[in-house]
Amino acid sequence: MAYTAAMDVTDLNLIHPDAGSDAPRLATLLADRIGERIAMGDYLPGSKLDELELAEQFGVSRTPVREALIQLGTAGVVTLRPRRGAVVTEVSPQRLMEMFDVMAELESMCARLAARRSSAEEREALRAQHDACVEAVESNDPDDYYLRNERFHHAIYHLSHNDFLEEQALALSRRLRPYRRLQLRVRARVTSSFAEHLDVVEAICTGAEDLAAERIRAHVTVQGARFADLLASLARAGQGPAALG
Amino acid sequence: MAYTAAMDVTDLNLIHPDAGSDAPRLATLLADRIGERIAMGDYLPGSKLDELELAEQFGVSRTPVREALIQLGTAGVVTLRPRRGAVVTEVSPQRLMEMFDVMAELESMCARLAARRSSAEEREALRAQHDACVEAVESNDPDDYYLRNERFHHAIYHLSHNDFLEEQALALSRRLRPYRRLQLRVRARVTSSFAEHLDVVEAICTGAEDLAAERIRAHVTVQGARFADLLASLARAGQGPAALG
DNA sequence: TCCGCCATTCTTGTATACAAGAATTGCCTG
DNA sequence: CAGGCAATTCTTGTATACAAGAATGGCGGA
Repeated sequence: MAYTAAMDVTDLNLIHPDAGSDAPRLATLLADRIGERIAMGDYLPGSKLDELELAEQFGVSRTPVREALIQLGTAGVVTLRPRRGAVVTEVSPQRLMEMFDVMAELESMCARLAARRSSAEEREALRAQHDACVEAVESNDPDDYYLRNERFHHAIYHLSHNDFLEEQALALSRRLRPYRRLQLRVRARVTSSFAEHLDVVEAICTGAEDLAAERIRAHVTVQGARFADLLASLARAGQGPAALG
Repeated sequence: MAYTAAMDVTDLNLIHPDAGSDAPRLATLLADRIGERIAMGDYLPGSKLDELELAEQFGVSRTPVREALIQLGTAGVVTLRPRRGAVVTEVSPQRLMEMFDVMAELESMCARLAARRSSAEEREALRAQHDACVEAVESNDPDDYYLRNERFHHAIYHLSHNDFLEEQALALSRRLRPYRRLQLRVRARVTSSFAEHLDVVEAICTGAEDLAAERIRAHVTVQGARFADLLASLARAGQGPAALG
């Protein structure tokens, strides 16, 4: 799964066990679309995904829908309850923090390797990615900033020059996507995020691997006041406590 | 997926998207068994997994076999080539090293958290797990040692008290299982592995988190002479270069 | 003899059928 | 009126059927 600067953001949601995706199975296409709906909040955590209903919506039989749900289930996006159907996985605040901690560790590793391995051209490209965020910051558009921010983070994964690490980081990033977006809705978070990015860029570009690793870890980890912020965002987004499980 | 000391080793290969596994689907059981065969080297990397053949072997229809292969595919154990069948995922030496690097990072995080968070009883239990390996070392039985070694590593994941991290580490451990086994076949590796384990236990039990993290990282990472050893093991196990892809 | 093309066979992908377990509703009882 | 039991309905899990694409083998030509 090679990264390119022109890569469309919609690519980032893909669930692909397939090798060559020229003629993918219906199940894979469906997994992408259902996963997209979940990421966009169309299906809230805990809500049931009815096979027949989805089959009718997409105009296919139950078989590929089932296979799609199994893919999403193995990826952790939905939870398969044997003989009781699939539901969107509910993520407790506790678990969310755990996931962010692991994300921080992976990104930290990426940043360290990026500082150690990236070429001068790659570092310039990274700086360009960062600069591209400035517009979104000035217009204070969290959604636009989220997209550019995402590309920036993914660029760092890529600069690790460890393809497997990049894949793992992308996969986790995908699962955390809805929540990372929420985080940016907190007042002034966009501005502080942007400032933190700059520090990361500086560390990577000067080859300061320890610094780069620590800075991005601090940037990603949900700690202190940011935990309370996240809780508040979750409560608002879920329209009630049920969504938290 | 709660860990218990009495947990049977056969549990360690499970591919479980299911919530409660009291009445699992056939597909999940099949995924476990097929995954076990792959881990044990019954199916070599690159070899094809025929749906009908597997169905007949297990006395079921193609449907649950297909679903099992999809689960294994999403987990990365097999590669699904659309309309061309499933094959055991081929891992190049390059990629294998990348995977071990990520495994080292995750285990390092586990060990650090274990040193920080584990209780006195838990530390005692970990030491007991380590002591249990001594028999296998003395009899120099790599396969037996592998099993106890695996339990030891998984115990550390559990002591991290980060369930998500534990799951991720277990999943990657599963993918690396066949190769970790191979590594132990190298002369004297069992002995050195055991010695390294002891150092890790000491660090965790004294709460030396940095030391614990570094020691287990060094233990897991494939570096220096061990890379050549691994290459040699791969070549022998694969009965030729084709198995490496 | 070797390469390439076509027909055949086989395998996978999707749809449908059927069975078994879960959820629901209504009724009966306390 | 509430709680629990039972029959019904619905959903999932597995098996089978069918169609379309891939692999294979044989034939013909260079």
